[in-house]
Amino acid sequence: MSPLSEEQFKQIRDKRIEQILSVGLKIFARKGYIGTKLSTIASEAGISKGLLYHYYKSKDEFLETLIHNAIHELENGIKEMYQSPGTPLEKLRSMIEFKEEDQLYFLLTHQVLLSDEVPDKLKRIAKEHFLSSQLFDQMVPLFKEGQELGEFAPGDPNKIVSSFFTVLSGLMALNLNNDEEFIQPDPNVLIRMLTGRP
Amino acid sequence: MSPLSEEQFKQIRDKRIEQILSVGLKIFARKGYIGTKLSTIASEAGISKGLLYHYYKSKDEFLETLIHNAIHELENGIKEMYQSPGTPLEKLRSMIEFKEEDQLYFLLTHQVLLSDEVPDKLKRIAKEHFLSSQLFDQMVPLFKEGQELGEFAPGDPNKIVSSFFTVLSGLMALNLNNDEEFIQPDPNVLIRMLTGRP
Amino acid sequence: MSPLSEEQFKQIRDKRIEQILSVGLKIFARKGYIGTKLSTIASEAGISKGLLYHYYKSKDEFLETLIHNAIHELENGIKEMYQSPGTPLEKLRSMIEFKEEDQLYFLLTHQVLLSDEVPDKLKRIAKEHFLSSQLFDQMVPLFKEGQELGEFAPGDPNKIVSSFFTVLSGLMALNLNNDEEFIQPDPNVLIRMLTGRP
Amino acid sequence: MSPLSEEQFKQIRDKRIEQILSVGLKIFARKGYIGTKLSTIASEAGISKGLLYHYYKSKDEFLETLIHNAIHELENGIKEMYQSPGTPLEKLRSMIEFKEEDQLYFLLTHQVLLSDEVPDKLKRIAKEHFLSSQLFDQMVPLFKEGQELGEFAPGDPNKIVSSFFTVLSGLMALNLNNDEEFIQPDPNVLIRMLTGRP
DNA sequence: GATGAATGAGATTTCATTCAT
DNA sequence: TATGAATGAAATCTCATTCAT
Repeated sequence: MSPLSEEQFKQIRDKRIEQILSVGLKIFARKGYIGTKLSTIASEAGISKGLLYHYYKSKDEFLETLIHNAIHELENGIKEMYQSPGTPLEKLRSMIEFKEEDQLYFLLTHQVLLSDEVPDKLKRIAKEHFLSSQLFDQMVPLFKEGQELGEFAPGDPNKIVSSFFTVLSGLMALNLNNDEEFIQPDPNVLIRMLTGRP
Repeated sequence: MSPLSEEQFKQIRDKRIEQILSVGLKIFARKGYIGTKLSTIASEAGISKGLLYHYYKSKDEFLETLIHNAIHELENGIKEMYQSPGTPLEKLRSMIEFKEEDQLYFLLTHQVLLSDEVPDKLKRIAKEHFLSSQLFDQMVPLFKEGQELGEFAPGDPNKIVSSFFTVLSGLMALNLNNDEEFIQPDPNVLIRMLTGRP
Repeated sequence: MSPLSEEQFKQIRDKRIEQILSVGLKIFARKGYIGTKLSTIASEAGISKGLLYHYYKSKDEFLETLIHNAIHELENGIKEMYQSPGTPLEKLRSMIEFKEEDQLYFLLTHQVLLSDEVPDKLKRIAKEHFLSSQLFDQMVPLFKEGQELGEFAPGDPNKIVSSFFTVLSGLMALNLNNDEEFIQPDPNVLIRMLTGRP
Repeated sequence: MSPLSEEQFKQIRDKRIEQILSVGLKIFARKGYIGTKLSTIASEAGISKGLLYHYYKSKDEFLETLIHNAIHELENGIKEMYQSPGTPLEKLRSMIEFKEEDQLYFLLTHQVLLSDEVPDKLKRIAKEHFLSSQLFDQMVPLFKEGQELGEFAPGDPNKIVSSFFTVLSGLMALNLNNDEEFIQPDPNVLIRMLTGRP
């Protein structure tokens, strides 16, 4: 019966924000920047538009937060991958089996970095985050190690990482779009692309 | 003095339509359905919005025409590829080196089929065109042949075609987005994916 | 084989103008001022928009011509009615059996005079034509005569003419709209209204 | 400080909607479907276009609501008329003296059902509402009763109701259009039409 | 914090009108 | 005279954002 403590308020608030961001991620990743309406996010999250604007000054600021989180989570994902036991190939396999939220983060990042419909300002911010996160560069040693072990095919590791990201993004996009009329591609193609083995 | 003949009108019209469609293709393929403003197309094509509506009843009808053309052109592209000399692998290489317009057609088709921001009606139409075009099915024999010749890695040919399209689309999207800060992926990964050879 | 003479040109021209006006009348009377597109008139008349604008400077000028003709034709109709044999009641009956074109003229006039969607300028012009035509005033003596003969019910003849026009217009509008689901009203109600007899 | 309660929001909304519908009714009834600009409604109601679209998805949906209300109100009007004391003739007289809002509802209904400028979809909806409302059929018994009492002239009651509606609509339209230069018709003509008496 | 009413800028669409040939 | 290409103003509609309570 006693009023909620400050701490409890904070918890409620944090939980709600987490909920909003989760819904936002799902929608932005699927529908793209312009296709996403804040009103949709609000109603899917079960709150009012007003409250959304109470937490975030604008659509762009909201997306910026998502981008920030996305890159942060992907960094963590890569760290975990590194720390997991196994050969480089086994480590990479685990990325393909990302849980859904991480797939969405990955898609969001890829989309913001590449899609022409995102405002330049956000693309620039995303690029800075991305570059400073060294998300890309951190992958390179893994590939080198794999090449040294003979697990991976030879070639410029930078280009291979770039290709890996591109293909991974394509696969994840198709994964979301679960249309029965289209045949789902085989994730093993990605592995084959890396290993150069049937 | 004398009025324009029907033939002359047709020429003017055909030229304009070609011009508008070419601009539209470029913009739709890059910016997606919602990201594409008809005013942008009009001004890029150096005409008024009104004229666009003189030729096409709506944004959707315009995109429908583009989709139709896209699938038609891609069908032709595949036919040409089949008729070109060389092994299946050599034939497929030529698809990777599509000229820019064909790349745009490819991207447009992939995007319309898969992106959530395209109106359902158009997606349905695109799907029908795509399925009836047998764009997909026509590729399968080529892969089978390649597998028999030992050029390609084994595996369900349907899944391989699907993967091939996905990856090709990803590569083409990156190709357009010629951002110097990002390393361009290596088109050979696609070949490696197919052949299972380094 | 010899070129058409000036006279023949004039005939072609006149015939075409008559055709255009006839189509325009039909459409304006049915669809109203804003509902009528010049492009519709042109295509229904089998000519180009350009030619329509060659004959008439604007939509309003075109309608003005129609109004002018309408009132002229209605004047003639009333004259004919006067000159036809029979009692005042029998004369009025003939108005109810107007041929279709006259019904359209009647509707057009009524609509332009009363509908709010017609530009003020045109309404003013129509009103002037209408008042100077004495279309209204010419009817009054007929009603007076009918009242004297005991054929018509008593009452202010001006108000009766006004009612007569209103009801006639309503009947004609329903006449055009030949919708099977609605019961067509009985033209005899109009007569009964005038005569005060069952 | 404290947020508005659901109840308060409902009040604001209801008030606004009532206001918008009232303005809309006035304008649609006078100017017809195409003649009515949403910007006019908005500015007459003292609100922004945006707010109109906040409450109604489209011009058509807005008109649909009006039609729905119109038929509902007219049904009530007819019920009241039935329950009012007096002979059938006296009851009908009360319809002629409808208050302004009901006149507008009557005109709106008549117009939507008959005018060619209203989109077919809306006409169909209006027709369904109208037929299922039995607005028409409910009048018939009254006329029969009047005929039995000798108050009304003989004739097919269906056709008489139809005529009654037509003439009533014409009278109401003229009533709105309060143009001093035109003589207003006499509502008694309508009564005379029914009774067949001077 | 929380709501949804309200706005306004900008996108899509329509159509009377002009114009080159 | 005759065409339909082309324009631009104005209408419908969408949605990010603000605001009173």
